[in-house]
Amino acid sequence: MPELPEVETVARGLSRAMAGRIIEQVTLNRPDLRFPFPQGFAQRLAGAKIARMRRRAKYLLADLEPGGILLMHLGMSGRFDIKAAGPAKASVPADRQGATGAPHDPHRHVVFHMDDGSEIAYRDPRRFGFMDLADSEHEADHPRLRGLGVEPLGNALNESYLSNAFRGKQTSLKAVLLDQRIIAGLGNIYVCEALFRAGLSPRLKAGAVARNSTRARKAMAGLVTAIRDVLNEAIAAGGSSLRDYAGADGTLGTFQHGFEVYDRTGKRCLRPGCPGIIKRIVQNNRSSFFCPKCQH
DNA sequence: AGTCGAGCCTGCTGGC
DNA sequence: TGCCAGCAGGCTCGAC
Repeated sequence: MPELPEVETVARGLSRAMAGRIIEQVTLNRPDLRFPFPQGFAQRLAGAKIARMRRRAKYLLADLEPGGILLMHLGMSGRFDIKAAGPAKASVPADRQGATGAPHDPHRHVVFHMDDGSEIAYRDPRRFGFMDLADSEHEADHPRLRGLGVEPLGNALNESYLSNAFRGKQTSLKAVLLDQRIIAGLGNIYVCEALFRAGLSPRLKAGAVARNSTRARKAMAGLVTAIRDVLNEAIAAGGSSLRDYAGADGTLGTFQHGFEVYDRTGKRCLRPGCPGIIKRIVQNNRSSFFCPKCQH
């Protein structure tokens, strides 16, 4: 359930651990995650060098040399555990590791064995994550990447883009902001937080905020700012650590302490002087948290 | 075409 | 204490 700030944090952690190194071997402990691994997945990765690790929306992309892209999505509960190279590893034969007391972890689905002796393991209890391979030259045509909207931290997200995207839509602001075809990378937490900062109700119809009035334009500009601010602050804090999420190096993000509405049902609104109580409603089968007093 | 609900999985929490 | 319903950061598919 990592959203953009968490995926960005993981990408940076994985970059430190994997970029410039060669994958010696890949162990697959099951044939699928959410989807089956592509044909020859492990074989095609073995021997490849990871030139660069980056993020697109909530996807992790590893550029391989001599070619190809390893595409990974963390789903709801995916995370990476990095085990640095160390002398202890070599001294314990593989067939004795069980006897040394290391508990078997049924959720370590994929292990990347790097040429420096380190191991990067992918854990995902709920298995909503997935991995795939893409062609370097046709990245934008990959079924998972094709159709993704703009990056919320890029210049493409601005008032006029959002106005065009929202115009005429009968759907709620909440649903439209979660739509990855419009803005790619926002999830439930940061949409709730951004709407709070912008003072906009999640129940507003998107089309109503895209009208050509001074008030609507001001709301739209405020929303763009709120989205950028909340994401940037979350990235700076290393993401939000809830339940299953941790950064790739095992460190925990701290932005969950900065939530103003998410998971704060029944608590006081944090806006100074506001007597509002945070409310939870369900929209499109997802929880929305907001302050009825200051979000209109 | 746009919108909504169900489903994929496992694990944790809160209420009885 | 124990059990079970409800809920979880995402995404896709099918039905209207």
